[in-house]
Amino acid sequence: MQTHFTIDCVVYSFFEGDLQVLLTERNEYPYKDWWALPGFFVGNLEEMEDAVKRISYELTGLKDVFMEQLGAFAGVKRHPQGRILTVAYSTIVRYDDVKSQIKPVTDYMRQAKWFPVKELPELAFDHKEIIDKSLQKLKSTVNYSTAVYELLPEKFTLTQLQQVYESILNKELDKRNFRKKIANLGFLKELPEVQKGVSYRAARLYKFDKRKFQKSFGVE
Amino acid sequence: MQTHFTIDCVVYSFFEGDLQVLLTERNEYPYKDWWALPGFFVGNLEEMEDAVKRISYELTGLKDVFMEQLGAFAGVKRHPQGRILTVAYSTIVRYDDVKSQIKPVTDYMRQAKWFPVKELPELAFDHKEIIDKSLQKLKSTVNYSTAVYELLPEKFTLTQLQQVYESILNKELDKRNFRKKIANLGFLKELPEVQKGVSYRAARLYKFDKRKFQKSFGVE
DNA sequence: TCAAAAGTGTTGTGCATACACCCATGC
DNA sequence: GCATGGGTGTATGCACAACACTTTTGA
Repeated sequence: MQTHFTIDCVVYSFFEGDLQVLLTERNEYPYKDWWALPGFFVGNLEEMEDAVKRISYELTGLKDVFMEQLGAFAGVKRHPQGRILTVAYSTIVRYDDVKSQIKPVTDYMRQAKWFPVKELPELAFDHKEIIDKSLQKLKSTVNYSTAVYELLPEKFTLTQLQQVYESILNKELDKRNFRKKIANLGFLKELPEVQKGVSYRAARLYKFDKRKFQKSFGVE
Repeated sequence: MQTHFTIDCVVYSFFEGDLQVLLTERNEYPYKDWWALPGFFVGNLEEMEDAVKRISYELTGLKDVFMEQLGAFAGVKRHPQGRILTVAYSTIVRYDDVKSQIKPVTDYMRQAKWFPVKELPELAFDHKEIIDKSLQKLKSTVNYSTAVYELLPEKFTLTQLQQVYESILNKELDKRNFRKKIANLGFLKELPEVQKGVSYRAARLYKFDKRKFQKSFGVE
């Protein structure tokens, strides 16, 4: 058989202390006026990875770094107009770089907006299920992937890093134990700089050292 | 766009001390005479999970137990006649139940045959890549899934269990440490029976206790 | 009695957890 | 000087790795 074939992106970012997901407000039937994952049809000769890049680029103006396929969703009833197979991917963009640039570029959607994963609106299609699965995967791989570092600016404090872990794992972590663990991993490079513009003791800044990461996990 | 849409199954079994994969010999172009994963087109109103069940049933006469989606493969060039999107699944059948029943049921393939994963022939399409990815996933989840027990007969010895682990992880394990670990997990029920028909000391038989497994990992 | 595999304990190491106080800074 | 978050150490338990010998059985 033949089927329509789309890509849906779970685009993550991190700001205001929360893990956030980018959603679009649909301007077309079905599910007109509902919030949905940004998704598009894939071009005839377009590789899926390129389609994901294109979609996050068109929506955010940025090149994505982290990209992971989540799986195919093809329930016969997932789309009211007949089966449409979608392949879900997750991507991550740095909020600092993208802040003021989020805007929809097609007529299919009215606006794009970040939502904290803790407070998602009701979603079109099976997109809630897709996000749940994506979060579950993110959670289970958080220790072995670069995702947390893609979510942070290039230079970050240990407290920021801990906040990212906490919002992905959805639980609080002990500060001392967390720092011990991170120090053990040895992926971070301590910078000779500290935070600026805070009205309390400025925190040390760190940088992710990708080479050391790859040494630990075997280059992939 | 629209695309053709198939399911490919990585069907595992375990015998002769090795993890084995079921392959079919193609009788049609493209890749006529090549070995390939058993795969079929999905029916218009057929759910993917049902298609997987149907395929493993048609090839082995058995109902599969373990089933896991691996992901979508949709490279523009993966099929010489234009893009065909395939969703790969892995399934497991018990060799004891299936031994003498493997036979192809369509004209598209000449025969079905088990191959040890250590000695695969050259494969059609991107099926090597699919198997590699599936093995990698099996490896990384072996401790948290029921897969190993689906690969064994209902009653099994600890040595058999260890062999399954070893062939999935592709490395040798220490007997004492392995047994300690398994005992700790607490999923196994010791039976009042021992092995029969061996010319050396008969080993104790065990059974997998699914309820205890689910208690440990939270029912899913 | 021999061959083959079954079965069994101890020790060291590293990692996760629990837990509370002083320090530096800007205002 | 005070409010705010930054930064630090120790003790315990558990999972994992290394390592070798005795026991049981059938032939």
